[in-house]
Amino acid sequence: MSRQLTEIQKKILEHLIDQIKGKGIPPTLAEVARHFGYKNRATVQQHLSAIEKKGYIRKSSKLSRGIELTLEDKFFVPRPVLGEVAAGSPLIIYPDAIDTIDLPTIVRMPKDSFLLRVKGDSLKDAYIFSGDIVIINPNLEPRNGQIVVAILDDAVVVKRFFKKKSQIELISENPEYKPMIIDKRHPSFKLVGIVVGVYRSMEKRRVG
Amino acid sequence: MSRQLTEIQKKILEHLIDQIKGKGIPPTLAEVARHFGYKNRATVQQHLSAIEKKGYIRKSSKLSRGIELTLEDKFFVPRPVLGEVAAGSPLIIYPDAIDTIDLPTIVRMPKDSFLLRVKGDSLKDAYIFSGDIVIINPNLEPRNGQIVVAILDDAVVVKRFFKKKSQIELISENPEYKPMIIDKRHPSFKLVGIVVGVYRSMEKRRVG
DNA sequence: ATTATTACCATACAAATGTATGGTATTTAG
DNA sequence: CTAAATACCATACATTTGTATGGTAATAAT
Repeated sequence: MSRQLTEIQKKILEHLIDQIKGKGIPPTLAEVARHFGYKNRATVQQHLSAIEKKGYIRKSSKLSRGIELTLEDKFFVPRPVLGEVAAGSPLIIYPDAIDTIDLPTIVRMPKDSFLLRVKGDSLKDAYIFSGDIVIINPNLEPRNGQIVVAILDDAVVVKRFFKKKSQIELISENPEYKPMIIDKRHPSFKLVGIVVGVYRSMEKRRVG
Repeated sequence: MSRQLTEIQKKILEHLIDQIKGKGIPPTLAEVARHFGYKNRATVQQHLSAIEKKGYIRKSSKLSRGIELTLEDKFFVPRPVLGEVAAGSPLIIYPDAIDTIDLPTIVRMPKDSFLLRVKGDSLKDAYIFSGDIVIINPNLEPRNGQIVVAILDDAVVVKRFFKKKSQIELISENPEYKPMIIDKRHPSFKLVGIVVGVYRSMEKRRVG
């Protein structure tokens, strides 16, 4: 039995993963049909059977939204790491082939946030170490005191954010570095996002 | 309008959170009824209306499994912290009134794991600091090299685990502490669980 | 030429689901 | 005492959902 998915089956599977991993709940047949513009649930039904026969999903029969992914190996979900941060260096975003780490099922991303891997010891004063994964939310307004990732003159800064009248102060955890004070409309200042958390896997991983 | 939940409503809400955050998908009325031993969906239906009226959930009407939590302020979910670990001290498990932290939606617990807050600097050699949250999975067989939380002679140890023939070696990250070697059937040895991850919130929290 | 696979459609149906309504018993508040 | 809120039960019903069956058209395989 071939495990090879057809183009359409692949698209449907991707949509299932998107919904289950991203939105949190598996779609119904009708919802998938609507998403792909099918006039009929039966079409989806048949595609799902095909995908199931090829081993990519499992269906808890008769239960609504009973689609399970068989990909994930119970405790770890592959999540893309979009790039690397190292204070002082340019922000590296992997262009296409994204690196992935296995995040415990534990760690689920809200729709709009993403992961960056920390490189180097430049953040150790914030107790963030090389190899740690920082969770970045790009859609939140930074509040005073939050740690943000920003790009200033093509280099990454990871500092605590303080907004004053027309200026922004970026303060390092390490008191030896003095605060950076920049104008709100500084042309080369770009806020990447807010560091909402740090995650470190305790698994020993084959590190390149 | 009182936002105060009754005991039963609280239990149902907790079950909803457990299912949604832990299992990933919201339950149906029938499933909740079954879980609580109700003979009738309508009972659950009425409790959900009450809980919704008090503002804790939202229901996408007519949709199956359409229960959404409104608690989480979009990005944070309250999760119980079961206790505190500080290597060398007894394991403190908060008896009843559990402490809670706001975990980003990001951080979802697998069904059987729990959180402990690290106290003191005893784990700093493993780059785990006071205030960090460790994610413990009690249901995994420890593999060699994993960091485990265990209780030995009434004190907590947090060390790397290595199983030899009939002995267990517990090795500290800090090489100054020499390995503990104990018999597999040591009477006062109890494995609490495996540290599967560390999470640190970057929010400044009002710390007691 | 025939068969199998893929990709759709339509229709039908039982079971599951959310919702509505009415009822009873107990507790709480005025 | 009365009214309101709480915690259950039963029944009813329109939709939704998963599933089954049959059909059409296009393509690929034998």
